[in-house]
Amino acid sequence: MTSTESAAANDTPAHRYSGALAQSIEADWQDRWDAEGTFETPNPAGPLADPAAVAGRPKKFILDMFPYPSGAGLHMGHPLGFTATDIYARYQRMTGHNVLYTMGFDAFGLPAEQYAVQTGQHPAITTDQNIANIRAQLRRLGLSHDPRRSISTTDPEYYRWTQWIFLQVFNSWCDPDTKKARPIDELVAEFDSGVRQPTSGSWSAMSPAERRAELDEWRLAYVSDAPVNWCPGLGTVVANEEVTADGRSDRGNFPVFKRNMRQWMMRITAYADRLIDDLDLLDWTDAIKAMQRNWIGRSEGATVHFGSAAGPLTVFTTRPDTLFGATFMVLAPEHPFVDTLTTPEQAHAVAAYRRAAEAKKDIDRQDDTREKTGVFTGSYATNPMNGAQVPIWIADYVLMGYGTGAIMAVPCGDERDFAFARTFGLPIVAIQQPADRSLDTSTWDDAYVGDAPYVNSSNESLALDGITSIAEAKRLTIDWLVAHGHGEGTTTYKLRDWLFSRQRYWGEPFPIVYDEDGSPHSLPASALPVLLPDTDQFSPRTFDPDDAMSNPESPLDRLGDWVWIEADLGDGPRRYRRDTNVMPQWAGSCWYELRYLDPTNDDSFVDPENERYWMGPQSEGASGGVDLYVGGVEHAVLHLLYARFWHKVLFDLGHVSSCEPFHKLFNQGYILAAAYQDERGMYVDAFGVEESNGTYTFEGRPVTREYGKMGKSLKNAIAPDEVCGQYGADTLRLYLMSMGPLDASRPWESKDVVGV
RNA sequence: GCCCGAGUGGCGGAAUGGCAGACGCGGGGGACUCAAAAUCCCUUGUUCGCAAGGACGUGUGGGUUCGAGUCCCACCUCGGGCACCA
Repeated sequence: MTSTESAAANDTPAHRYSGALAQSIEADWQDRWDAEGTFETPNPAGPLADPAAVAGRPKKFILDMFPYPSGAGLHMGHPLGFTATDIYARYQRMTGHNVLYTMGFDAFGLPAEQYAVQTGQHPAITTDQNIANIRAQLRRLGLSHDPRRSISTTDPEYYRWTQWIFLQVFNSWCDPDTKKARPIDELVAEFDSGVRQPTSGSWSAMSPAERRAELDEWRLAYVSDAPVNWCPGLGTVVANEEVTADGRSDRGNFPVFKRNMRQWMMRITAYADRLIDDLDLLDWTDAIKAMQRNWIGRSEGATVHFGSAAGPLTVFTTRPDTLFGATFMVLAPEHPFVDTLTTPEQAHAVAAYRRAAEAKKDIDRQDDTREKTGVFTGSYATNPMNGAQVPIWIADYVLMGYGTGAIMAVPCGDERDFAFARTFGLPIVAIQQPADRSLDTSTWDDAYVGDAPYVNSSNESLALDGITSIAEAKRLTIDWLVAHGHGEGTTTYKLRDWLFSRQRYWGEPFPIVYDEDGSPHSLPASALPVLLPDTDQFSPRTFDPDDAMSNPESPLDRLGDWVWIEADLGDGPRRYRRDTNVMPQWAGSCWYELRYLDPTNDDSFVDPENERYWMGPQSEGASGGVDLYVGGVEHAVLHLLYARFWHKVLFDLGHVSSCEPFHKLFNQGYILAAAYQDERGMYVDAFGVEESNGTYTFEGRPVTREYGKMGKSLKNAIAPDEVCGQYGADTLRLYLMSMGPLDASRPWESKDVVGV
């Protein structure tokens, strides 16, 4: 009996309701799709090449954010995006396009490792099982993926190239003149020829070790002893992007402490301007672009040097035009000048305040509701504009990590400075004449922020008085500062360099070894992949989550046989110590779209011809990149920022022809889903209505609570002029129904349905 | 507080400044059937009217225009992001 006949025999109303007939028909077709390679996509070059099939067909590269292979399988957010891309991909094929559409797995990371620790099973085993399970689920959904192009970030043949790209980054520097990455050898050549000078000292007089240290200062990937986010509860350091606003870890919700530690960093700040400016080339929503701009946080202003007993005290301000109104200075409690500036009379109070600020660091610092605290150091600074002696205070509303860690306070024009001045009785001098206020600031209720003619703002060589334009006053002030050597125009960013090492097991090892001096050396590309060593001790060292003074300890540290190696890196065989950190989960997802293009290439991470074909700019000045990228908005400042950064480095070094990885981005939003139960089992639907009393109903029945919301129709957002069938809730509803009854024993949690 | 975005039938949602509500869901009526399901046909913004036909309609109030869902100003509501960033 064929499966169609058996399906017909089972064609009872109950079977139809449960979808058994539909599933058996689907299974026949899915077998045939596999057997005939229906969805296999030809490349112009390499092992998957079929130039005749490529010729004359415009290309479309359609991409989903690839899933983490969770043990629970796909969650219901996944089919929302996958369905949309599948429909779009099928439509594009039917209209003559050569469509690249496949699916991979972002499989390194903490959940697999934590599960392994609990069960004693190696994460590679559970990861493989989970991937097999999800592949079966994807197949059952009938998605038209090219199965030959599927990858997993944990496959050594994949992470070999992740390590290779790391080496490209490590062996590069960002030319400050062009803001582009160049090979480190070219920096050496510039030092040799004297075209460029080292940051300190003379290149020709440097020892080999000094030269190595100098070069490390320039690299795009570098080891730094700087304040990082140490999370004892996770046993690892984490990136800024992975710390929540209340100072806890994004994953696990453990306390995070700022500690100076020696860690790998990526110089993403060197790309800050391009990461902002190139957003203009992208077809992304304003919301996501705004999030990236805000995260990068570019502020244009000036640095100004005030005279102080500890030397020039430099501040950053976006309002240099208000310098005449600076009536006091405020330093972050951690500022290095504090010790020198504190007078004996104030020493006790300053020390107490610094201790208190240190103690309340993360969470508490958020909690106190903008009540201004601070302490006078006893010292004064000299305002370069008018020679005024202004008191220097310390306060925790000034952050060491932004600007210079010191501010000039202009209470007449800044709310925070105004509040601080009022709290501590510091002078407030008006430097603008608002139309509706007196110049007597004791009558003011708040700071005045806006255009108004300047007053009290002139000295013997600069006259701002009477000017009404803030922009003009800024320009005149900066010109004056430069002319008199008191400062210059400056741009600062909130973005910090990307902390790139983790003290975990389940990640990509670094292709780096250290010599006896502790200097890092890159391994040659021929040594790749650096395989993650096998062990049964993949559990990280666990700490008391509140023990800020504990020290991270990578599981790889314990593997002595692996850690120490003999190698000849150009100056004879020597003994080296391997780097025992692993890369963060984001590493593998920074370039996976490129590997889909050429998944079996052993000679390079992607053949240039294939990259040009699928990703290359379609017109002069265009960014190039993936034609449609669908995924969750929660990656707006994590994956999407990191991937753009790596892609730009690869672009600068000539490895890719596209300057951006993802040309069009669509965030599918969340599913408004309702799970409900009746005599036939538990079902889920893509509708749900919130009643005014806060309960949820579906078709008049109460349902389990909530589950996000669904944005505008996918149809409209994806391709208003290329509609094939209906997208959105109705289609989604059919797909979700086709998945059959849910496991009623596993209640839906909001995280199951929020985000993809 | 600051920065984005969105408000159109019962629902999802269409509309280069030019017949608002395409397409679909849901609803109503009919065909087929012993009856249902599926399928097909008609109908479906509100309102007045027996009808022909008319009036009113895109969050609110103004404005520009021969003409505004669309452009401008002010406001209201909802959603999202950031939050002592100098």
